[in-house]
Amino acid sequence: MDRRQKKTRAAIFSAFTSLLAEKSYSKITVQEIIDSANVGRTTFYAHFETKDDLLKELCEELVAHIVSSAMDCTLYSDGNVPESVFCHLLRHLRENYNNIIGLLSCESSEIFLRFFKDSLNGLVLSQLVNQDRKSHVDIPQDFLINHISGSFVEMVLWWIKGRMKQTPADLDSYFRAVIEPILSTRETSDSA
Amino acid sequence: MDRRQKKTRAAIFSAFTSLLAEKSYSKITVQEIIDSANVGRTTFYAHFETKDDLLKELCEELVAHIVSSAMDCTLYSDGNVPESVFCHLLRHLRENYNNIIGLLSCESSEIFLRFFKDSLNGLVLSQLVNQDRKSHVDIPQDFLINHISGSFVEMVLWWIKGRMKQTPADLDSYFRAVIEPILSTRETSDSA
DNA sequence: AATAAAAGAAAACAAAGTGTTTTTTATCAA
DNA sequence: TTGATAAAAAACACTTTGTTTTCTTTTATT
Repeated sequence: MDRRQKKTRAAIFSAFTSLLAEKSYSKITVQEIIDSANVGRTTFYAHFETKDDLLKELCEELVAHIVSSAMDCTLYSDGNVPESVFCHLLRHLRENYNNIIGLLSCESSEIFLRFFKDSLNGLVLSQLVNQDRKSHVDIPQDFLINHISGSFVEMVLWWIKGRMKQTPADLDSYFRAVIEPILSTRETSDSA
Repeated sequence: MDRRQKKTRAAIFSAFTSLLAEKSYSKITVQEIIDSANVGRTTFYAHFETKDDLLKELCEELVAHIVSSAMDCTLYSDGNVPESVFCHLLRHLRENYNNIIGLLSCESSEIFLRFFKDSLNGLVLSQLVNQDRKSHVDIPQDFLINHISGSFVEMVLWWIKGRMKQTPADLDSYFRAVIEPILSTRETSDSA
């Protein structure tokens, strides 16, 4: 890819991210983005079909970055429980806060977190399989996966809205406290 | 309120709801709403400041209806556990499906469910207090409340996206299975 | 350094949508 | 009936979008 293209793309992403920190997605215009990024109108539309497309690509890039890093970290997991992954995700979210502050502010966070949850489903599934958890007798596996990634995302939303007062480690321990009791209530056939 | 006003307001709500069943909120124009509702442009703006305002009012009306009905039902709760309330909410959601099908479809469901979650927080809090649950030693109460209403909302989202295959009773039992273990892990001082 | 190819800038454009104003007509409640 | 209120219709200024055209700059390659 051409240097100019990379520069333009980065400038647009950066401008967009800054704008998202100020106002909600729906109130941002393409004009504001290109003014802030210092690129021409034609240039913007050469890179992105629409504003929606820009948002989608930004979300995908960020989520891929965060989740893939968490995926890697599960490789090291020495038979340990999944808390490491969740803590890892939280730390990553906080570290990248400055980059993604916009997406994590007000209304717009919903959009990002929806992408995030979709990626999380895969991560949670692999965690469950990795740990060889017997699936709960009464609860369908897809319900369980949705419950775990769904409540993780809701926790992140709550965390952000509360201005991230808790540390990732605190949150991780709370989260484990509400999730592990369900996982340990497994089929009694092998624990008796 | 004038009969004409009531009629107009109802026509706009109805048209808007139908349109939401077809396409996402952001793609609906005021022109489409007034064409579908058979009201003049001026009339629309006499009733609602903007399209966002219309959405907000619709969400508020629906959520108030559903949640207040659940609030009432807790009055009868004869010392029983909160499952009755959640099951009640689920049944209500399904019964009103035809009225609110639009808000519960695709992207737009997010918007509705965010309103829903806010109202739910109050309901969950009153449930916890009602039941006189000792608060968990390790988990802050607001974390717990957010976890419960958050995962309820995520469950509803999952339910809707999966075309509501499960019965409210099924879902209620799954939900209790993932929530009650947390609540029963209460302060050991009074169970020992 | 010279050059062809690619990328970007600037300006103008049609089309669509928003929210307001003005005028006229219909409906309500008393 | 009558004054007051609500709604309709049409025109409006304005904003935003996405495209087109023309021209300039930057890049990689020779």
